[in-house]
Amino acid sequence: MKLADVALPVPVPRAFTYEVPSALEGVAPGARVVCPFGARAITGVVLAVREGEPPEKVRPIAKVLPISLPADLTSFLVELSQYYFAPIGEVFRLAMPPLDRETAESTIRAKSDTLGLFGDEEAKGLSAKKIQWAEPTAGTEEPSKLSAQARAVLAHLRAHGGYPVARLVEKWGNARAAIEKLSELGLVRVTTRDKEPDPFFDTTVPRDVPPVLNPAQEEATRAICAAVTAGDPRTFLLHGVTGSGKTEVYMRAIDAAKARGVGVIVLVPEISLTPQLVSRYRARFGDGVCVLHSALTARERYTMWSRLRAGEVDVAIGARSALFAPVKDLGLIVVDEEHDSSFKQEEGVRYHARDMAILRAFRRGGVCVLGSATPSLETVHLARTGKADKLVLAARARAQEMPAVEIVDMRRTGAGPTGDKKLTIPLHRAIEKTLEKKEQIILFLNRRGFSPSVRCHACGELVVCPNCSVALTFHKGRSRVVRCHYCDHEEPLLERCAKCKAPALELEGLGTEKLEETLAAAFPEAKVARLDRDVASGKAIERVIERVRSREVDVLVGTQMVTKGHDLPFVTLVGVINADAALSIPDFRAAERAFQLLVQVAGRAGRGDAPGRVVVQTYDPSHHALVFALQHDTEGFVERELRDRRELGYPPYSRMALVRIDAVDEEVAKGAAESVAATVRRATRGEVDVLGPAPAPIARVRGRFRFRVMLRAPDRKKLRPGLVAAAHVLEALPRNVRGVLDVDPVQLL
DNA sequence: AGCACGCCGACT
DNA sequence: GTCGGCGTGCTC
Repeated sequence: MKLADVALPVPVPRAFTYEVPSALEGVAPGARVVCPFGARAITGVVLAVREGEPPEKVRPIAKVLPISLPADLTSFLVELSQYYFAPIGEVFRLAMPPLDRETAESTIRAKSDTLGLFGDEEAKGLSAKKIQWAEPTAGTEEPSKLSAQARAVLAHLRAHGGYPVARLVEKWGNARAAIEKLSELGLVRVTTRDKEPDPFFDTTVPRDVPPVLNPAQEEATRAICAAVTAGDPRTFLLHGVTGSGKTEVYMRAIDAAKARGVGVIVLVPEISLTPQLVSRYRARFGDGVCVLHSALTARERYTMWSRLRAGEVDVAIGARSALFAPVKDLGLIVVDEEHDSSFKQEEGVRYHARDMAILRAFRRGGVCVLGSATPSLETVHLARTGKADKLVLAARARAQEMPAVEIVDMRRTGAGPTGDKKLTIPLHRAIEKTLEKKEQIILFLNRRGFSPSVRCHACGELVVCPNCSVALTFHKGRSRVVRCHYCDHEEPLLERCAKCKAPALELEGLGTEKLEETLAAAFPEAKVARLDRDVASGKAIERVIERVRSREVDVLVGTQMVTKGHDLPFVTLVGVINADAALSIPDFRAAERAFQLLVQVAGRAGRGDAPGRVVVQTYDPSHHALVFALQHDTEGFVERELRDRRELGYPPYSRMALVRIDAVDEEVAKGAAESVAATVRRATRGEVDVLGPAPAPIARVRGRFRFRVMLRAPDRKKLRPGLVAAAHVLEALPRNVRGVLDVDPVQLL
């Protein structure tokens, strides 16, 4: 009997075996097939076709769908699944176009009647210019018995002020039922609206004229293009400071790929996928690029997918998941800002898009270009061990000077005129001077909200989250609430301490909201704006940035978000309020991340004609991350940090994996973690370092206790038996315990 | 992940 | 008396 192994999008670790009916003889690996599965039918991908004895239970494939996955993509996904010990079907799901659900269902059984509220609008909605729009009403009385899903949908709608129904359905599956229920209760209203145009598709972008390359760009371009043209599967590290013209080098490499007739993937960090960035590529390549972004509808996504597959479009740009674009004859992958942590997926299949980009390109005989101003130590190590070729763009393309960086020692420096110790005299003066010159300022502070914690000064009790072991952050905003940054729990700020009843609750610490307020009071003539997750939901980010660019705003206060990408030529002062926050994180990569952050932030200052200035406030001015950042000495930092890593046996001089275990019951979680650790120890007999189990740094999140077990070995080969053993235990975990295996973890918390 | 089957509360 | 909640168990 002819059998096919099929990867199905279910979290079961192995593939399923189906019969290939004689009518479907032609199926080959990569084919997308509809398969009966229990009571339903789902779409999967054929991994292998073979002749063999039928297993005791086998059902026939129902249908073969028209467009298959490219062969190189199929084998790459199998390899990725093996590398990360991720269920094969979950991995294939990453690379599948949407719309398969509908296809599958309509194939097997006649489509059941859709809900009256929407009728067949759904089908039309995918391509028509009108969309179903759900928005919360003014109604607030929430019935206590609402399904978890309805509650989630409602919270989402309230957070966003409204949302396309189709998008909700993609997110929750039966959001439709929830919306109908909510609309019956009068909590949600559904209307028909015009679909908004794709912000990344602007047909009016004029074509640009490729600029003349400077010598460094010329040299880098020559090396990369030679490899692309020759089909030499090499990896390049393109090390160039902010403004040194890396994008131009990428575009020349894309030219070379196009000339050779091979496809290209460009991966960019999440936040840098902006209309500005995309329009640069459009100006050069016109409609020859397709932008894969999260705001696409299912139909649009499918269209792009099939056009890439057919080779009608040969360049795909997107955030990490664009790595799985079905580009035809892939010949080049560019990973811009390769050190960026958004390339690591932190849920589901925990892959690292940069590492896998190297693999996918290599297997396909293609070139991989990793670009950064502050390369990750992993990538630097690749270059040093001859696995990547290093190319350097030293100068800024437009020859500006690097900004002057000053460090303010907060132990020796008093509060400025505002009286807030977090706004020292030197920084305050620098702000004054910059405002006088009518130039702009960015202040970076990595804490949202008004005050990071609230404490009772009578009994010392901290206001903490009921679900998580963290302090609640006070948000002034409109609502004066304390909120948990881990589970979004929210409660009103009480007048009295919940424990001792004393009216002695005090706000502690400084968040972006408070900094904004303090600055506005101290510099009444200046316009202050804030950029963090609380103000910024997608479009709002762009609006704030646009106001800064148009110089409507003088001072921008914000979190991580302010550090990336945006070219703001009139910003000449950048202040880092508290550099220690990044340094004190209990993670071996803390120094690396702090250094990268400081260099990124400094890169925001002085990109126009005026020279930039950076003021960094810290209690630990001698920390090597600060000292090397001060001198713009990336080489020096890398040297020092690599030495530390080698001494301590951390990556890139070792390989690690993290097993995370959580459960509602603390003892249950701890017990499971202990059994993981014991099993791995037994299976590896000292070949693998097993650290833990230890409670996670934040011991409880969303009502679940969390434990970790760390595995470490000198190299991947030695680590592997540990991974096998750990994956084995995790598979057999009881239902009330959740466990995940994170190979090459980035986020250790 | 879905989806079915299977046991205990508030409604026509 | 049923409709329906979500607890386990399986899907080639």
